[in-house]
Amino acid sequence: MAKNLVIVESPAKAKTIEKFLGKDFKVESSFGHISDLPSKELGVDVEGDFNPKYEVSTDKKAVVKKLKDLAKKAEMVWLASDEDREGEAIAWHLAETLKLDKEKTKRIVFHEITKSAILKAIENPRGIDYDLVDAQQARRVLDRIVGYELSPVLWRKVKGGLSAGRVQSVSVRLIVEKERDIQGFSPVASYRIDAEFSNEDGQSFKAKLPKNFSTKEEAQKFLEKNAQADFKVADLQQKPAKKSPAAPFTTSTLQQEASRKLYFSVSKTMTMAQRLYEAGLITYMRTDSVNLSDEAKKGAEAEIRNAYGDKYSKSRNYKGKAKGAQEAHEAIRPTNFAVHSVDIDYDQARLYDLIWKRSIASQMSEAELERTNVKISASTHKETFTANGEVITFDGFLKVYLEGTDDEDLDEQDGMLPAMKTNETLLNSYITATERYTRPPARYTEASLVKKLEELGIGRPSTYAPTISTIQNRNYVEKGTIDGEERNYSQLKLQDGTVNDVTLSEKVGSDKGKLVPTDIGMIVTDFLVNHFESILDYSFTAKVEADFDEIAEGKEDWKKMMRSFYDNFHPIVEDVKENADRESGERILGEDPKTGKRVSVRLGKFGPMVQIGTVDDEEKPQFASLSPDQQLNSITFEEAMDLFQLPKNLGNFEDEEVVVNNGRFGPYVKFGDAYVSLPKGTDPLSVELDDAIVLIKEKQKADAPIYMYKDLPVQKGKGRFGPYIKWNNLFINVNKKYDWDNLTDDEIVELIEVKIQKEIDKVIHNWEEEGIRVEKARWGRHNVIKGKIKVELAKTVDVTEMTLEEAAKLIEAKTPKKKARKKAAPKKAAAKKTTTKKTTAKKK
DNA sequence: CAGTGAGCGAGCTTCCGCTTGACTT
Repeated sequence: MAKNLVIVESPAKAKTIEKFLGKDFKVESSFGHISDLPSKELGVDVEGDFNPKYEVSTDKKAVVKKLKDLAKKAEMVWLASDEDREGEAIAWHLAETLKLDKEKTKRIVFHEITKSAILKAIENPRGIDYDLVDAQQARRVLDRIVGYELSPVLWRKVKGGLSAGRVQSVSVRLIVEKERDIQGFSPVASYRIDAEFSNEDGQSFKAKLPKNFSTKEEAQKFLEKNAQADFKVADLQQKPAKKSPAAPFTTSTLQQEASRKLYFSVSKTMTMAQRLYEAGLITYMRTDSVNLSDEAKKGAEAEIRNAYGDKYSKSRNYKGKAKGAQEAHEAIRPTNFAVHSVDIDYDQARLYDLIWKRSIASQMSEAELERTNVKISASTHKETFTANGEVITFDGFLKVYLEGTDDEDLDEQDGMLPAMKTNETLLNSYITATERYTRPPARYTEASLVKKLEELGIGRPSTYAPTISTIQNRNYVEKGTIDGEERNYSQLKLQDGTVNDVTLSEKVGSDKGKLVPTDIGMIVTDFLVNHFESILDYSFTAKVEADFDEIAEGKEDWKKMMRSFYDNFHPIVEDVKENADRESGERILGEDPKTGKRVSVRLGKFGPMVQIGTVDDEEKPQFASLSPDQQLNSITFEEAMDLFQLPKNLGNFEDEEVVVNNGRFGPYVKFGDAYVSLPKGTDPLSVELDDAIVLIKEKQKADAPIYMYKDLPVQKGKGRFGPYIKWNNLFINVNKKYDWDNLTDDEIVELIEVKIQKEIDKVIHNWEEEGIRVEKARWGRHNVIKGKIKVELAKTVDVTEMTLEEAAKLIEAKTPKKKARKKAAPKKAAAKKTTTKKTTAKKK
């Protein structure tokens, strides 16, 4: 038995450290936090002294049990979680939960996973820093209070199931305000002047005028002035310049670069990085530090000298400037610089390549450039043209890597200019005046939102990716596709002494995959900004972070801070709950020509809707849902009225009615009992019977059984998780090993039989008569299942001895106790309701 | 999966950060 137990946060880290420490040390992982506030209640004593109620998280019970056993046997327990607020709290929760003996417990910290750093840490243990722990408790409790007090206000005043929080609500606000900036933007046109000249040797180059002309007339006049002009080099300046490499990657900059260069989503970047980390190829991927260990710098230097030569090497230190950075780790870098590339999964390899290059470049010398600025004067007017050239005289770090940019307006790269002398006569080949429009602000991408959040100090490396998923899952924001519009612009061209006018066209405003707010996102943001301005303030996090820092330094008591925050915040919550109007995004569009009743749109219980009439009318109002691609704030009266034509009966096909309608998942055609989705964005009113029949036939063909197995049909399709085959309600994913388009009968049988065996292996108990069974489930847990009802058990529950009575009891407890509400609503409806509920819950 | 929408009112929803990994259609 090892004498020492070391506890770190991540299992991959545990593995590495164990190698450094030898056989007297056993290194285990806590898998992050082990305790947290309960999810079903506030869990904070707001009346009293804000005492938090901590519980061991259900999925950590087994971990805690294991660590407890090991700790009992060890002579010394070393708490080695990260040296930041959260890490300190983890160490504290471990000490409390495992009931560690103070004499036998030591707290150690290190910022890099190197042998020397670990050994040094072991020699310099300390106790738990309770000030830092308190700072974490303040952070945790504040987030809980904000989230769990604001969300219910939204349920009452906007719509059920919504959520608000310090991070997510501000993220959505950023996107909403950006969208409004874009909507409110009106482009201004002006004329940009470009020219081409050639020197006495006949070598040509491009130049431009530093100013634009606001009208076509002025531009025309200017071009005409140049028709008879002589041109010469009025001024020529050459100066050396330097470019320095960017700092090594943090989580945020890695996400941005992977988005710009590899087109990865933020979550894809993190998944790929996690794999590389687990394979021991890179350092920890959730970090806000740009620091490299001495060992890493030496490794990079050796590799640079070896691969590129001594003059390419330059040791550099980088300073972090991110707000609220806690720097518990190194920057993201390869663990071994000698590994230039890795032969694994394609995307992992590409991400590794990016990390390797960025890290290596960060330790390389500057690139040296020669910049040339030329001013060109004309004999007939005072304006001067300019031409800029750039020549790389020593490539330095550029040999390896250049950081990408988000700037869309970037001029084409300055290239080389031909040799020229001051006063040299130049020949003009042409001058153009092109109508250019100012551009609206750019919408956020996932990665540029992360960048903005980091600048504001909002969120942490471990939460950037989840936050972006949350605001999309909550339907506040979506990745939109916006079709651009054609726009004409004119271009005047002076050539051979005459000015010609042409009209050209360009596509503007198209955007793909950018973050766009939904109706709900806008309504919720408006509501929160109106009533909780201080929480939605972009500097709210920065302000409370300053308080947390005071607490961490021991200068402020965390409970006092919470009291002053809460006494301010809570009365506002109560007041808004009581007095604020509902926020429904209502717009009145006009009057129904038939009845004269009011036509309005608003957010209803089930989403955006249009209604004719009001509740005060004698007759019940008519309702219709907006289609998924329509917005409350932009729908027109005509579009709204059209929605009442649905569902529309198109006629009959094979003796069945064909009906077109908008559903929860977009427009669809119903044919008998079968549903066929229409392509996204289709206007259901434009669909004719013939179109529908084509679609129905296609669908029938696609659904046609490809094989019969045990007298049951086998179908194939492509779902969210790739190609699959379906048999007897079993979905079987078909991986790349198989040719899904041309599956042979043998392969189909093989796939089905393997799946059946898997299903059988899952079952631990099966009481067929009662229809209750116990199955293996995710994360080493088990489920008790009866029909649609599923009870997920904690990891620690041993099910091998479970009896039917126990299982039935569990099912009983979970069975919805529904009173028979109305005679008209039979059991079927109730059953249906639970199913819908389940599927929506699963989706989240 | 493809309905509904007010009102009875019960019973549900929710946060941010630290981890990993089995599972969706």
